[in-house]
Amino acid sequence: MTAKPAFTREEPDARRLSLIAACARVLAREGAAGTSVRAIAVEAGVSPGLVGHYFAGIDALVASTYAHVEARVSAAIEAALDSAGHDPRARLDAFVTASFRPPVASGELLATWIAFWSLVRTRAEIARQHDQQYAAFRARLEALLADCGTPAEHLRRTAISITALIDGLWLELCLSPQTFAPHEAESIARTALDRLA
Amino acid sequence: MTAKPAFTREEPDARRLSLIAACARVLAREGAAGTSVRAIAVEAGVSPGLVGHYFAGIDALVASTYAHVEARVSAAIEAALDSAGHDPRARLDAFVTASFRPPVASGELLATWIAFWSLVRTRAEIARQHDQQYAAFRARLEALLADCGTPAEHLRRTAISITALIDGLWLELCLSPQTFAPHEAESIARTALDRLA
DNA sequence: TTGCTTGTTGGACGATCGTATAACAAGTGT
DNA sequence: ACACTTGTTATACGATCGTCCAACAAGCAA
Repeated sequence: MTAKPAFTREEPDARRLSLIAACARVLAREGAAGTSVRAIAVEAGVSPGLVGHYFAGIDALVASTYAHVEARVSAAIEAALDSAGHDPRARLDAFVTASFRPPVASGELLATWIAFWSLVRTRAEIARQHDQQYAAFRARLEALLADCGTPAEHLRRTAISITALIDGLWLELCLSPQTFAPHEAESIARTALDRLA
Repeated sequence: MTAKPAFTREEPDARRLSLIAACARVLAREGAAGTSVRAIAVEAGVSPGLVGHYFAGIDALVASTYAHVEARVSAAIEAALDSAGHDPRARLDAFVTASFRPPVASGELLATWIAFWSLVRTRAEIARQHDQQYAAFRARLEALLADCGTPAEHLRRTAISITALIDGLWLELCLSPQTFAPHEAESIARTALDRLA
């Protein structure tokens, strides 16, 4: 008779991912204030000590969670670009509208974003991470705009304004889903895009 | 010989304001994670118990701080409108640009905003407060747009997109002041406004 | 001066926090 | 079958959290 194992030993990367996923779920459910090492451990079904074994602290885990979620968002946008064909304007359109459909537009995602933002101003290395990811997003958008014929000297300013528009709409959509519906945000963004690009 | 008073008794409203101001300073300096009842009491120069005497809890204090800061922002914008004269387009311009000048554009303000946002999704009454203040901001903008001749059927959508643009620019400006300068944000917003309104 | 109201203090309380660590066990190589 | 590595557990620790409350004293009225 073989006793059932007290725990299963996971691949480090898999365990890290499951902790990140648990962190995102706790953030979404309890908010930033209720997100502790213990709550995350319970959510992931592991002991509290394991969190410290994989991450330097709660801030590092939140930063990793943000990076992971941001990667998923980028992947979703990239997938939307792929299915948009080769027309530059259609690709730009897909880039924008993807931000207002699942899995990008999601109140649960917002919790991770806000927890991350709350660390930006007091933690230098997290500020660096934010700058990098914002720069990457804008660079991607600038490339799409360039394909649409936006002159080089307007690239930077146009990309900043469209990024701001997306962020602002996405933020309000996730904060308060009843203010306007996802399809309305998408429609508004498309109209604004026509005039800005 | 009169001993110096152990404490001074303040008008309730004045004391409440000083606690709100202390809360905003702690949020700006320590971030949301480091903002506790005790830290706020030390910052305000009072005993910890006094915070509980004026506010039901930390969440209520953060909500009041947000409401107070938002009122200051509205007042600053209103002042900018007053000094813009009577031309409708100039007033709309003033409304937008005021968002990127002191005291509105400020990294310290952002800390209060983020702390408030982090409560929106888990606290029903705070969600209601957010909806009200967002609606008031948009209504103010809709009135200015109407004066500029924006047709009634486009009022809602135009106001939503301009609000999103302002929020997105303001957020990134406060999060990472080195990405673009305030005057650049202002200039970008003005250009975008020309095309959206 | 005396008494009353109440803003304010300061510490106690239990709960929960993040972190550190010794003991345990699962998986792997020998 | 055995030892070894190390992922994992469980617990303990001190610090800090939010809340509560009895005692104090400032200011006002009589």
